[in-house]
Amino acid sequence: MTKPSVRDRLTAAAFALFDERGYERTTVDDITERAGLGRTTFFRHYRSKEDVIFPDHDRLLEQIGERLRASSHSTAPAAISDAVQLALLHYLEEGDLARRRYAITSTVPALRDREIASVARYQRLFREFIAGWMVGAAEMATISPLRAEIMAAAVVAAHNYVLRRWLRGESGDPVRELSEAMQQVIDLFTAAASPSDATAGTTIVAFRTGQDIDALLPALRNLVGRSAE
Amino acid sequence: MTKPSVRDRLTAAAFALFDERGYERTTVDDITERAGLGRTTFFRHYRSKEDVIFPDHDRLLEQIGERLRASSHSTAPAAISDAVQLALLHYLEEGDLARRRYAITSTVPALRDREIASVARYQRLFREFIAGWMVGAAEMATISPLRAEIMAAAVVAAHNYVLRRWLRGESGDPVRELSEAMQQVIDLFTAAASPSDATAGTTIVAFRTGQDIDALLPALRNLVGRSAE
DNA sequence: CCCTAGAAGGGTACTGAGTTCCATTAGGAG
DNA sequence: CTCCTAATGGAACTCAGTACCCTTCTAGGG
Repeated sequence: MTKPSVRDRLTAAAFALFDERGYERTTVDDITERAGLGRTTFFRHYRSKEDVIFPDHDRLLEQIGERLRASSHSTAPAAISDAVQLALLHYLEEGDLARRRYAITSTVPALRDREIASVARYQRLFREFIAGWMVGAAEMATISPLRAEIMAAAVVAAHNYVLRRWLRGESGDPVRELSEAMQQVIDLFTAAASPSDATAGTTIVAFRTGQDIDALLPALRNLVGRSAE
Repeated sequence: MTKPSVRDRLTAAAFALFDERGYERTTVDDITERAGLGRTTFFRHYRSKEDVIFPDHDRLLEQIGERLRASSHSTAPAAISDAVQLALLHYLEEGDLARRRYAITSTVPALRDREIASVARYQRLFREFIAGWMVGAAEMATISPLRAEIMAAAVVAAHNYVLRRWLRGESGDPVRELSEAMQQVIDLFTAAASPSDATAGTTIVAFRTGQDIDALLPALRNLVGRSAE
């Protein structure tokens, strides 16, 4: 059993104290004292007290950026789903730690804000990727900046929805939920881009009738009226 | 000319100093000294140094909440557009002040994060409204939580896009741009909810032909292929 | 084996935000 | 005039974060 690293001793002490007294009632001095380390050491390993809770957020951000940049040659929706899944998996691997963090951030406004801010950074990555994407084989239009903005927002909203469900223990198979959610987002945008496109290809309805158009109208109305969700 | 209120003297001093030396190089003591007031007074009017820059954000948040709650009987998309416009108009009325704030928040990370956090609070309002909305005449399905999440994200993304354009001086008619952007968002979701619905009503294509279906296929393919954006 | 350079931890003192508590003053009601 | 209240001012405190310097341990070259 090797000695745990200084960094790990700090996080362990911090989380233990946060659980005991809450985040705000715990000072950095408390943490370093419990860890048996000096105050200076703390700030050498973490830029701030908040950083103990969000340890390698920066690294994840970079990974996602790389993933997006790397897969820009493949089809764009797949690249997005891929990168989003990378993010989700990161949290899943953290397991219990991610849930403890969630418990803390949920109750401390300052941390909540900080988390939101970092989500915005992910959103920015996606926005830039979407805005700059030269669409693949099927589509060919350049995405308008507004559309890219909206789509990026939708993507991270879907991710966060699934992630939060898992963090609250409401999801048994988050990876599957995420891919479904992402499919929903992609459908939303590809469907709107070319109205005759449906989920997995092209839907064509052809019919032939001898009836007069006026005679058909009631039936058509009925059809349209029932087509929700 | 009546004496400006204490609050206004503080904001004026603060913004002047932020312009001169930047936000981080200005201390609260600097501000109160310039305003000719005591330090305690500052914190009685503003919870924090950041609050000087975001003065009545809370009030706007409440207004939007009320607007949404009030108009929940009318058609939902209209209520959303209405509330979003309320937010935009709030900034437009601030005029130059809003732009100065933008200049400051753009360069100071801490303020940027704070702004993002308050945007998230708007998004939450919209999400709750959308999730709880019993759809009006046309649609009748209850919105899934995920869908509400995504839609709320799209709504505020559209708003922020237009707002930021205006703040940067890139938009001559932001109100118009906003309503167009909102229309785009609403189309996105209503179109996806009922595939045969188009922008402004119902699109029905009826045709009759004596040709064999195989003979039609090339023409149909051609049609679909050209239908981007 | 010694010497040295550099990395890693530790300590002290400072700045500045935000809080607490108490004193002061101004203005209005009685 | 007095009492009450609301608003301002001020002193002292806590704590996060920074700057600077010191100690220790270790690796590697001589």
